[in-house]
Amino acid sequence: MATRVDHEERRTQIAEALLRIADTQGLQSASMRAVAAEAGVSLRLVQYYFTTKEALLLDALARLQSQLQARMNTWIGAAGTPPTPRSVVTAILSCIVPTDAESSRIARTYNGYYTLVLSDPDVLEKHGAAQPAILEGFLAKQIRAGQQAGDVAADKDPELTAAGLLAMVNGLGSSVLGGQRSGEDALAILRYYLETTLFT
Amino acid sequence: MATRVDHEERRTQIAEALLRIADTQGLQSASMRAVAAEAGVSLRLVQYYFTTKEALLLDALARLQSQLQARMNTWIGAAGTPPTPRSVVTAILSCIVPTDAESSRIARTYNGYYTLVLSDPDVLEKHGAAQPAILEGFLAKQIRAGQQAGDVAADKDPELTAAGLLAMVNGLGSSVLGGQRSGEDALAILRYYLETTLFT
DNA sequence: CATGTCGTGATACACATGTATCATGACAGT
DNA sequence: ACTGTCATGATACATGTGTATCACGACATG
Repeated sequence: MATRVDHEERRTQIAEALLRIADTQGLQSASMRAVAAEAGVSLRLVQYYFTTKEALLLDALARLQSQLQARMNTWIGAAGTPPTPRSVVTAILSCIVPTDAESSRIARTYNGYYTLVLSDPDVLEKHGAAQPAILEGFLAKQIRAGQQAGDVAADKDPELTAAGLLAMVNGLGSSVLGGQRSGEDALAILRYYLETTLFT
Repeated sequence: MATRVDHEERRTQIAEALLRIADTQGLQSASMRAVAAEAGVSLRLVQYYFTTKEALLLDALARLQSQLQARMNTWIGAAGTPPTPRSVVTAILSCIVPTDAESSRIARTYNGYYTLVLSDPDVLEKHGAAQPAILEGFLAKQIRAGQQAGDVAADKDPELTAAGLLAMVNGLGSSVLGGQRSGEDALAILRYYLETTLFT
């Protein structure tokens, strides 16, 4: 029954099953057995292709990061050609807010991983995890470019502003996931801030 | 061995043990047995005074909310006499950011409950949970008062501004707990926003 | 003094979890 | 054709979980 098989394909199938469970039932419900069932394979196969649960979680996290990266690139591209600093900043921040199914899924799942890291900080180290800092730096650079282009108020500190805005979209995302407000409301709050305090 | 006993005292002792575990090891580690051990009582007693784990969690959450409320009142009082809208707004937002042991504890534990609610939204309903909305309304009212006092730029929308700022301190708190930056850095970012975009 | 309720302990139950072990069929290389 | 590695299944094991049950001593109330 078992010929040679494409390992990467199987790993993708299983990791995607985990991400699907993390979206619909939360990351804490993603047990090895649940992932196996969702992927339509036996428990043994999940072990076979990932050995340990931690390995599976880390692999799925890497895929999640790729997906967010791809989403950001798409949104930046769709925000206008050629992209201006202003449109890029708006796109980056907007595409994080959970307004559609994909962003909700990503936000939910990231939150699960965040909780995981809080309870076991070692996981973070086994993973090139400086990602939020990188994003923050990129955003700061865009803000600085916006200042030179005259789109952004010149007296703003790019680093502090970038950090504050990213924290805000993070917090807005949490409030949406928690059911406190809709994604559209969150987006309106973000846009209001950008228009009244950042852009000229 | 067992005389009549003060139920409320025992319940406090046990609920505080849960909050202590939630702080040091995360809410997901607060099993009935762990709470019993931390409180120095037997597993049976935890069941006796709280019947079910959900009841224990809800009771501890109510206590946590009281503690945050008390902290806010203290900070508001310490921010200046008489309190001005400006000092109240600053105090409310600042006291949420995890800069000392108590705020870190509260932020960590609230985050645990947040995760809990995400995975099981029913718990939220068994609990008068409109608390974040109330806080937001109060903050908006203070901002409006600040506008009338001339402390706050008159063209700001109080509701949108309050929502954005609360989301930001939330996000800043997450980044501090996640080890991305220090509490002081987070506070500096908040203060920068208040000075440059809110207060006149 | 009797009796029933209160406070407490020990322990059992049923279940879920991550991981490990054993077995077995299929195919590749010699 | 033989042999060993690959892919897969079934199942076992140890542990942790929330909850339930049984037992028993202490005290208040009649």
